[in-house]
Amino acid sequence: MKIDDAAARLEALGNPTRLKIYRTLVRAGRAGMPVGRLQERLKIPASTLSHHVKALVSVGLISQVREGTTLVCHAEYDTMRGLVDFLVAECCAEEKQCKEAQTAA
Amino acid sequence: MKIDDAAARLEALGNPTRLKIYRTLVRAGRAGMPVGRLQERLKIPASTLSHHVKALVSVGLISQVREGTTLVCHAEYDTMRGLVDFLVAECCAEEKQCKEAQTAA
DNA sequence: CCGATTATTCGCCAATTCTAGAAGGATAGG
DNA sequence: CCTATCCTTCTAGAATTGGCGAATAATCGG
Repeated sequence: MKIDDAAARLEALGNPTRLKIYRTLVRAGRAGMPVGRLQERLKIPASTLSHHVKALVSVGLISQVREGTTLVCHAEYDTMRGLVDFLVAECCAEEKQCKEAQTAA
Repeated sequence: MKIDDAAARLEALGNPTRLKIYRTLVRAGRAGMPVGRLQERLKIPASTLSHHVKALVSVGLISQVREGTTLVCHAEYDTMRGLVDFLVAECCAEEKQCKEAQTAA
């Protein structure tokens, strides 16, 4: 992953509201969750939520699939895995300080 | 790690300049690197650099130790490890999709 | 104490972000 | 076609962020 892509994804997750959205979607698992249900769960105005969801989609951390009138959001696990791998690689470059994490990379 | 702390750290890393600063410090290893050397490496005005370094220090991702007139910066590996652990935990909650990463947590 | 070196803080501006109400587009049922 | 539902886009204002020159602080050698 390029450093600018990593930065963009970190920035997307670096907002408490968006991080909560993402976490909720991860916990929803493969089934995903419609925007409307995210809204009742997180108590966020629709326009604000849509704004944040769009930001997460634009960096590839989540995706959306339409089902009738509802838009179901899914966490994109591969993207997150790539991001974690990037952090682990940065964290452990040259010096082997993050041994536990390194075994994962 | 609390979700707001994680968000603050992700936000700190979510700026290309700051991510480069952090990466440079990680690669400098335990010896760390003075602010001045970061400046020549990254070609950033001193005031801008100091601004970003302060942001990274404030969330605990790096620390500074004075040595005479120079301030040596060090990556705080434990903080990064905690952040990666948080992401892995979020990423793999409920569904076991991030198996490689999970083995690290 | 003085000057040199190193880094931070101040002040300012442009640009972006966050938030959210209001309006608009997409889809389905009747 | 009309209406309801669901979500996005538009619009706008407050707040924050990023960037950087200039001024200020901290430290050391002499």
